[in-house]
Amino acid sequence: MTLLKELESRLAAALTTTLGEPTTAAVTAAADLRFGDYQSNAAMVLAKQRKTNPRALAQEIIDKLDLDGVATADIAGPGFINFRILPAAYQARAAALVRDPRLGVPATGEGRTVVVDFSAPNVAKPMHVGHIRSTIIGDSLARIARFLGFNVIADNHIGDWGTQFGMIIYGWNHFLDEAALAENPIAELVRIYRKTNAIKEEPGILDACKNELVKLQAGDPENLAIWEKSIEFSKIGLQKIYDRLDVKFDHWHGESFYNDRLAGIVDEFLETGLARESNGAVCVFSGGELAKEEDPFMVHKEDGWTDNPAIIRKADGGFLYATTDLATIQFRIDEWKADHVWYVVGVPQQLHFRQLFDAAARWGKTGDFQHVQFGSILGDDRKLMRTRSGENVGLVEVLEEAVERAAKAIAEKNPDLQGEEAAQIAEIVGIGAVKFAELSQNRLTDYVFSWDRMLALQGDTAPYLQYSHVRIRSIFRKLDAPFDATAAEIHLNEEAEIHLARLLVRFGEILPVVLEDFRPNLLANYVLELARAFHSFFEACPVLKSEEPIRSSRLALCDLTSRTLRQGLDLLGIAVPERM
RNA sequence: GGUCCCGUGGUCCAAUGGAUAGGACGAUGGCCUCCGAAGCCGUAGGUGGUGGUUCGAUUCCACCCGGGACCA
Repeated sequence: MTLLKELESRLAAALTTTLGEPTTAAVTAAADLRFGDYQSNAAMVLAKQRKTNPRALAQEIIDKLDLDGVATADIAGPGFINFRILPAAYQARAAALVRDPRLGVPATGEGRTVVVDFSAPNVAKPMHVGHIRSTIIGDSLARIARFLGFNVIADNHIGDWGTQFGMIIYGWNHFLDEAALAENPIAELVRIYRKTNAIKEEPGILDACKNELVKLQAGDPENLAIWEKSIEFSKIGLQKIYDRLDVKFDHWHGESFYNDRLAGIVDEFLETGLARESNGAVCVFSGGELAKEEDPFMVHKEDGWTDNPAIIRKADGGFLYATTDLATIQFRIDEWKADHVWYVVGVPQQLHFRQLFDAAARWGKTGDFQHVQFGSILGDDRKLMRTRSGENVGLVEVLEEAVERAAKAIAEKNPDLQGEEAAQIAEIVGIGAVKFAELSQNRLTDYVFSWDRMLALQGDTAPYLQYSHVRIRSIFRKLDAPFDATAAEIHLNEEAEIHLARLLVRFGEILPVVLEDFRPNLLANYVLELARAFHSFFEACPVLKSEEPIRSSRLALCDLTSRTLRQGLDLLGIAVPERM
């Protein structure tokens, strides 16, 4: 049990005794260390309900509170109950963590399956910076869920059956350079796509592309062969980027995987009355009893039904994203037995997902569906970056530049590092910087793309965290014999030591909260705080030069810090170099 | 027209309805005969506006101003 949960449980016992009925209340980390380590506003909330004096109620609660040597409690301000953890309790907790491979993290997800749907680029198009958020945030959420004990299925729902194939096939037939294709298949695919896209306004071209698309969808063997090849080449290119980012998927079930299920689903929706025709299109309307009445987004007509349906078959017979996504939900729920499905997709898709989840519920596909949305990356004009706008920056380009800047920094700060080793470190540091820049802020925030922002190496960045880890390991390199942290006793005397322990103990409290609202930035903030606490400790408290038993205690704290930091970074998908 | 999101020091970002709003960059002042200065310790500087709910509002509600998105 985490320290926070223990306080909550002791507080609940006191509340229950005081009020004479089962009562629980939340404890949170104190906003300010001046007030203690943890705090609860239970007395203020309950006093309001009961119309009594909050401070008096707080006193009653504290009188009943059995903290058993873990903490002391007092009342402050309008009726806060503040807890101060005793150093002995931190010592005991830290000592237990030193021996705990899970670093105090509870397995809250055990027995549940979650599908994380992220990245999902269109094939035969270059990935640009706009794809970075879904890929990095999704990967981190998958890693965290896995560590919390969920059975995680990472699924890359690639766009491998979109209308872009009309243009790709047209380009393939008219502009393909066989030699270039053999040389660099992805670049050639992108070239023919762009070339076709550039001339699509010319008379007849768009129709020709549409014609190729129709032939493909009708199963024309020649077009199918072209389609298959371009998918194959694209996947190789994508895989290279994922390898570099250390992002792994369990499946790549793209749109085409569900093609043969779409017609049946539309028929089923029509037969069961879940959908009806409107102007030739098959539509799923939301509203009625299943809709939440207070939700104006889904219900805004007087009769209680939306005039804004999800279309699952167009008047011309074509299927849409909504149709494919319904098939995907069916597969994930029925085949994979998913309890949760998290879609890491941008804010602009909000309406689509609300309609989709609504339709799935009507269909009887029950599960916890979450649209984990994120804000947009904007260009200098504060407009959304789009694939076709010329100024857009390629993802590979960003990674290259990041690694280059990291290499420059290494040459400057640590010229002893040379050759292959320096190159490897530059890769780890550069990629880490990009990932951390993304993960350390609230996912809903829009931001204007900036090289300096995304590739910063100073301040609140991955290199700072990586450097912290390197510094800790460097202490252990100086030891003559291997150090066994599990044999050490923990002694906390200096304020810096206590603060470090305070943060180490919180690792297990932070992670479940990250998944409550899908906010990896909370974990990012935590590791930053931990690294700062370590640096302060390290300045104030000599480790190798101190006397036993303090020396062993501090070494054990260093060991625990390095493991916690490394685990935290790993959950953000950020690697740590040996040296830097 | 309908719906959604966002306005926080010069800049970029944090903050389950809680206390004196945190951090980084930039600016500025210190610290390398002492476990690696990609570091540490200081200083200055902030919630778009008007009301409302509340013991308490950056957070919730209404309207306004400004930026963006989706659907039609």
